[in-house]
Amino acid sequence: MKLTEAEWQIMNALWQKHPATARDIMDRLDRRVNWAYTTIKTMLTRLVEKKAVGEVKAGNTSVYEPLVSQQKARLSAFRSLLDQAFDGAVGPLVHFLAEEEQLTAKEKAELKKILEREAQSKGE
Amino acid sequence: MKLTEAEWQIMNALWQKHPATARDIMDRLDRRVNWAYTTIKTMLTRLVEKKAVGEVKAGNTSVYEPLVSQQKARLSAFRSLLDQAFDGAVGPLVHFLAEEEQLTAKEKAELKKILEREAQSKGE
DNA sequence: TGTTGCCTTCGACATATGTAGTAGAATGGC
DNA sequence: GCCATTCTACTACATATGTCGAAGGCAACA
Repeated sequence: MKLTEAEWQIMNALWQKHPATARDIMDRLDRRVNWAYTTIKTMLTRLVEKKAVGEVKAGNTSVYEPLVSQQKARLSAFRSLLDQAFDGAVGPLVHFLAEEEQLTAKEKAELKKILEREAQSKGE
Repeated sequence: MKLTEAEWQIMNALWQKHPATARDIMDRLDRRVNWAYTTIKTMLTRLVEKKAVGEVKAGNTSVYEPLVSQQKARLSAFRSLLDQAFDGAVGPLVHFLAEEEQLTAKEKAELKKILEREAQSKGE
């Protein structure tokens, strides 16, 4: 379930709240995105073909629903990144994260906090 | 500096050892990749156009050199993933990692350790 | 019932991406 | 010098992606 950049935009809006019409999605799209209504319809059609989104008619209007969970899509994208850019392993990614100056101190702190909380709640 | 999937393959081989000729790269490409020599040349030409790779002639043969570091390319890919699939923040990604159990307890521990070391050495 | 306004379906088109074949130049033997 | 090998530079082409515009259907309203 590989999504393209444009498709992610649509899916993000759809996951936010659904079912949704093309118009709903248009309104909820990221500010930076400014597509014509038909562009959104085209993306939706392609997503339906891909089985990433379900479509049902309500009167003359299509109502859409994600068929792929955000979690699943994220996993797939994450795996791709790992395979492509980090030798397919989490290790290199972890190193990268830790060493990368681009991660702000705040992000690092957040990372640590979450890891600690996780460790506790799962008794690891 | 956005690389396509095929370009990542080439860059990965080039980062491994460089400078390198197209032939060198061909030999070092991932087993799964099985491109014709000219396909590799095409990718290299495009990477040179993009300024991701430098090209110098040695006799009648081109020798290539990465102009973009692996670190930089990784950062760019990582940021793209974050923006596209994780609301642009590290938090959601970490949550995802923790919940998807993509990180083993060992990896989590390693990540924490690294973050702590970083924090100390930099007085953050 | 003609006018609006929103929806839908189709078709279109430029650019990006993946993958390679061909033809001609340069090189290293023999 | 001539041949086989190896490069390079071009060209090509299918499919994927990003972005619509046009034309026609239906519903509400003046």
